[in-house]
Amino acid sequence: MDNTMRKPPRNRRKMQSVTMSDVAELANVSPSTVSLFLRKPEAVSATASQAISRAIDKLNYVPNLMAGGLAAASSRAVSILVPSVRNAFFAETVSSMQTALKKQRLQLILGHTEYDEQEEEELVRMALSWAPAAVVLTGLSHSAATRRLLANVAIPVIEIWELGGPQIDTAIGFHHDQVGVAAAEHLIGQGRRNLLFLGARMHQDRRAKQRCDGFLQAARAAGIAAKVVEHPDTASAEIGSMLLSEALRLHPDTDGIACSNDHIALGALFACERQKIAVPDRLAVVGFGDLSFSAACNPPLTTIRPSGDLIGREAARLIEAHLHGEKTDGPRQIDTRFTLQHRRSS
Amino acid sequence: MDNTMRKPPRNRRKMQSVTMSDVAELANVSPSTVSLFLRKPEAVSATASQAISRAIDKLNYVPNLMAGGLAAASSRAVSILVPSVRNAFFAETVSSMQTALKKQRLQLILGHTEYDEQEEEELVRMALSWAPAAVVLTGLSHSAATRRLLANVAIPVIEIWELGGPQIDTAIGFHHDQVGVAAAEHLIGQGRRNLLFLGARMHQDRRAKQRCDGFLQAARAAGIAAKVVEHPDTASAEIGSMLLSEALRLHPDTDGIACSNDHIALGALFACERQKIAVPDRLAVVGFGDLSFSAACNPPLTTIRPSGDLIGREAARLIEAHLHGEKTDGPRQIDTRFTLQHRRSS
DNA sequence: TGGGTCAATAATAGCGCTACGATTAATTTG
DNA sequence: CAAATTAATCGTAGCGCTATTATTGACCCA
Repeated sequence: MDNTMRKPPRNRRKMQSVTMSDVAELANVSPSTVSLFLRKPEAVSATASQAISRAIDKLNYVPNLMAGGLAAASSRAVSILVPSVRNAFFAETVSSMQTALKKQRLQLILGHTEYDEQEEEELVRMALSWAPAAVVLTGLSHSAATRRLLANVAIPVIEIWELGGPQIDTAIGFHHDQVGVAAAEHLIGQGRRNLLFLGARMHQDRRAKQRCDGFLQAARAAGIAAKVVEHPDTASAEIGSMLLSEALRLHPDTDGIACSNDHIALGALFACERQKIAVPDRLAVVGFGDLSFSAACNPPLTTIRPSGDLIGREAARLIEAHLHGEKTDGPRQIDTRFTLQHRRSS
Repeated sequence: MDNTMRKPPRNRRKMQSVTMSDVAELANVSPSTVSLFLRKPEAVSATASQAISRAIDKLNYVPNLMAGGLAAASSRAVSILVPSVRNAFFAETVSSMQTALKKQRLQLILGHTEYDEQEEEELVRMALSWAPAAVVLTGLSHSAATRRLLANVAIPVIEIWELGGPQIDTAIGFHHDQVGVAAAEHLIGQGRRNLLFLGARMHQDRRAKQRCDGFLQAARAAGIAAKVVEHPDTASAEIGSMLLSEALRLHPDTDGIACSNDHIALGALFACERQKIAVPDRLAVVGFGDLSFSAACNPPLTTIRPSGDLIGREAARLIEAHLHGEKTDGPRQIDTRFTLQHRRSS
């Protein structure tokens, strides 16, 4: 008996059922070749390719992205941080982005900032620990620490849904103040002179505030002192109804209103109907968002339609380009614009 | 000069700026202790803890979750697959789940199946390659391969938003046919006898179909042959309006309708208003979803409210429990119920 | 006072994969 | 026909971390 150098029992580790080596063994090639096949199939001979894919099928092999990401120092994840996916605007962007990224086999890691910069900072930290292929944030306003965290990363940092402020890397969106301007100019063009803005949650939602500011400014430029009536909570039809009633109580001669979004506008229309206020004869209403109900309501709502899914697609396109090694030449800005849908409410 | 054994220059690798070893060095402890501190702070002495957290702050250290996940054979990611986050129901669940999981420092990886089992299968495969802490799917109907992929994983597999079929592991949701039953019984209780169901996308949305079926069955049980009018596209107010017009053309004596969801119901209300059909006097309307506008419209909509955010919270709770080592004793089922909100439309 | 216990820390051995250079085989060309 | 090129494949050395075992020192009590 050789009790010389008796080794203690090896310590056990957790493991994955089927690894790349298993595939390699079954396919009679080296693990390197399997890896190469998975990453650049065109660099592997037809015979080897065939053997490998057969082995993969047979073993039901699922590659371990953690191991791959660790070795390659970057993962196939894209982190996207939005205020909330409950908000139809961001849901649209997230959805279109996920669809576009799927083709690149990139996965979306989702985070909700709830309009809180502190929360966002924490989420950015968590996001970065995945070594993502890109980070997507909402808006241009972030904490100093967030900015610092993202300043020197080698991956694309994309800020969406806002344009017109200092940006970290690339921004994709539009100018919200211009939305307000467009709404005001439209109402003025329709002959309205007593303008009012109905806003929700504007202390938190910077972009709603910008739309409001643009509206006021354009009115002022036309010699009109537009009013504002607002509510601190999240936009909803219910709040829209309340706001409209309050607005008409405070400013009974109002003849044109713009709303921070279509939920508010819808609520305003409901209130008008209940109070027998003729829209648009007595009061013109303009919304923002062109949500699913906006063309169907009574009367159909004039609204400004942002391009939420274009934003997502453009972001995905940029990320893809970066992945394929295209140069990102300094801070870029993509204006996805918006369009005014003129319907019968104005 | 020792030119014996001249080594070729080591090949360079990509890297992370600050690693755990850097922290350990600065804090004058071993990397093991830093790792321990990060995972079980209570097992590390106060002095060491202090030194380590100081070092982490100073270096702005962000742990690499890929490395951690690889070593631990499981990641801090939870994969959630829903038809689409554009759908307010799933947005709600995703949102509440993300909020709950955030406390456990778990991240959500999102995928959209678009009601396609093949797509779902591919997404499950991608999801598993992250070695997630749990997988959440929508509904109980999946491809055979999906089922096979998930059958033997050691993590929780949670199916949400549907109950009443064969489940993989745990299901959290409610019985959609019971929703249909509740709607029918409510309308019958209100004295309606000429019932009709307005449905959208029912060939793809199994759960909408189940609600419809439950409705028809309950009507039949009461001796009523309820009608169905449907549209293949995604539910929207516009389609709701169209469907209502068509329904009344085909079945002019209808006096009670249930809708596959509140978008459809809202559109139906809009159409009624335009066509001067008195709701509820001439026609009672019941929706499903209790969406943000449902209490505010004219008349306020009677609807069945599912518990989308409870589903998300329960799922998060289960995942958390599993993470803390609690036993999952066989297939489980959590019925989150629904409630009928009786408002003036019926 | 000496073994036993416990708390705190450290050393070790991978997790599964990719990147890089090295090797071999196949093909071209002066 | 040898040298040079190209195509295909392989071997090696980690990526940054965790889990496990080993080690250290402090404290206890008979």
